Amino acid sequence: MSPTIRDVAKKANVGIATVSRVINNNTSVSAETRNAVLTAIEELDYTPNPIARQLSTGRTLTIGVIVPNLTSPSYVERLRGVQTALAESEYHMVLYSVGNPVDRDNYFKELSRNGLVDGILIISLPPNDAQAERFAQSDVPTVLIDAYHEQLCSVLTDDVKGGEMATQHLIDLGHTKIGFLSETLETPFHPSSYYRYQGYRKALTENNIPFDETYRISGASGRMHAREMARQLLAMQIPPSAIFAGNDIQAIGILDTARELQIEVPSELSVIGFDGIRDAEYTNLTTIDQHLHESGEEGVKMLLQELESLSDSPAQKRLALKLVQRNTTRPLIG
Amino acid sequence: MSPTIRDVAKKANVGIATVSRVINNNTSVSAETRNAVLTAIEELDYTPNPIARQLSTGRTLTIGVIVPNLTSPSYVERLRGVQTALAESEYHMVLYSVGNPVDRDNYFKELSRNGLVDGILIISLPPNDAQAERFAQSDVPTVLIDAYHEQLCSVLTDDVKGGEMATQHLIDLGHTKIGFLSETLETPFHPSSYYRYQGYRKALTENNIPFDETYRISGASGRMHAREMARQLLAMQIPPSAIFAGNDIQAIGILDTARELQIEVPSELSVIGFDGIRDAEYTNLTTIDQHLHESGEEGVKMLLQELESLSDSPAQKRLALKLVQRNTTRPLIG
DNA sequence: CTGAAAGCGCTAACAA
DNA sequence: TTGTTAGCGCTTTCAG
Repeated sequence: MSPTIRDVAKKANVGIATVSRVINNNTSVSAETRNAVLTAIEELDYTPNPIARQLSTGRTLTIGVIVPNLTSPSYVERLRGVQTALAESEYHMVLYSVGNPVDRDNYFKELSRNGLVDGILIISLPPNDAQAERFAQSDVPTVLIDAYHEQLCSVLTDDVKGGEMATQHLIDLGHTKIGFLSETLETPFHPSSYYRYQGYRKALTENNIPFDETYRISGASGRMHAREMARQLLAMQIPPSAIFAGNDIQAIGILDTARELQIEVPSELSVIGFDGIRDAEYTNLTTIDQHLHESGEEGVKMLLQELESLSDSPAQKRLALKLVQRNTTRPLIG
Repeated sequence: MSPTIRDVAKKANVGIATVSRVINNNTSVSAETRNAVLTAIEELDYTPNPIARQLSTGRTLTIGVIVPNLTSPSYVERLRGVQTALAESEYHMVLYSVGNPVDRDNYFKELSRNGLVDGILIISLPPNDAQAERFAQSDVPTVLIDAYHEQLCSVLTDDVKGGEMATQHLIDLGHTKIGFLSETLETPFHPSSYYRYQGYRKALTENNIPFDETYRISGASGRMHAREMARQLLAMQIPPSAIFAGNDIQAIGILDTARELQIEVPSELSVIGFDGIRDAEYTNLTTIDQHLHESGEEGVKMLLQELESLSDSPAQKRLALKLVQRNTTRPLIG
């Protein structure tokens, strides 16, 4: 068994309160007794039991991070940002990985309840009204990253605007036959693809380019499915000269297909993605960078702030979007 | 403030012990009182405080996972495996992400000490003798994944054998000018590249192929650095006809360079990687699959076992290796 | 500056 | 079957 505060107190011939004071750097201890305590601690190789401390103080120094199974690079990148920011704090992170809606709802409920964690960070999982209400009422500060609810603090991206930027970029290059390839829009677990699609439509409209329904394709997520969808798009009688993909992984899937079909990018086909994951850099993919890493860091910052003093109205932070032009888009020739 | 067990007891007109019994499904409670307690719990919306429970039982139902910053896909994949297995248990996971040796040593020390976690999982971070000794002595069961120490439980890969398999595969295809590209071997944070290199050497020797020092290149990790190293290798007077990369990311870097130099893979150059990350599949890369996901799952299984009953001698599990032949290797022609 | 003592909310003997 | 009580190891009043 590990030594307790009582063992230290006995050894140093002081009361346990004094030991506690020394541990917590409470100033009201004479240099003499402090030293006695410190040597006792040293000799016993004592460390305070964090659980006991937690029960006593009511703080766990832990924040819970609820995140979709690490299936997408963007979650991982956000998580890295969370880690980065958390590393500089005194908090630890418990990872709650959700694989399905049931998990999600359970975690949402559990964590907001009892004092397992001091704060909650939710990544890319929008809560419904009832859940948001619950979080708002709870004693546990909660911050959403890449999700929005008016009742809660959040760090977000303007997906509509991003979609618009991407599409506008293609239009600026002279493209008018612009495809849109994304995850299913109909029943969105997370609505970002839908918003990006709205941005796409908006840009077309603003530039008086008629929307062609056949240029839009949606389906299951992932690089493989994107390849397949790209094949369909590119097999059309009059295929698009540029494609905006709902995310970078799908954009890379399009590049795969283009190579397979010997369609040269960017001379014959322009492709733009969305997210700004690392693979986009490696692939030389033009994309809309939504600063994933930063979103994690900002989420933590916001949460730490809430932890210090609960704000009365939920803070909201919009991250900037940046068009990163690389080598998969270029002016339409002819 | 949340209701406590005492509030429930009062409301149900029973003692707190009875409430505790109901909570913990202890059978010795009459159906009648049980119901009374349950309705009281319902009405108060009570949940037991986990921290108090932890202090009382000595169990935290938490396992600590120490892992290098999620810089490499292989760590992430292992982590996914850990999550998968942990999801079926009653344990949660605290993620300790180490960015440098100091972090690592701190976490090693902290976690093995006090009862913050019930068990420890260490991914790809070999402890030194003193640290291993510490873990072995500690009350906290510890399992290494992708790392070995005789004193500790571990789930491992035979990197030497894997290196041999990869090289032998190339030899079987008729290659004799076989390059080896990897991370720095000299001061390995983790020795896997070195072991794989040993396997490479072994295969050459066994097949009476003289080792050519100029065909070996090592440097910083990452796809970009691999590209650069590949350029050097391929710019030689007599370049290798096949390259074995220390890991899949580096192999993909080689493919990047090959494309850049218009060297066709696999007709002009064969490339084999190591790990079996998802990108290998997407890239159609031939590789040695070391079952990363499974390593995480097995690590958890082993740890859960230890949690039930500490084994007297450290369990060790070697994962199988599998050559996955895809489209980046083929017989040497001419 | 220091110690005694009362909790934090729960579990688990021990009695009844 | 149930209630009382003594901890778990710490922090924090409250006296002194």
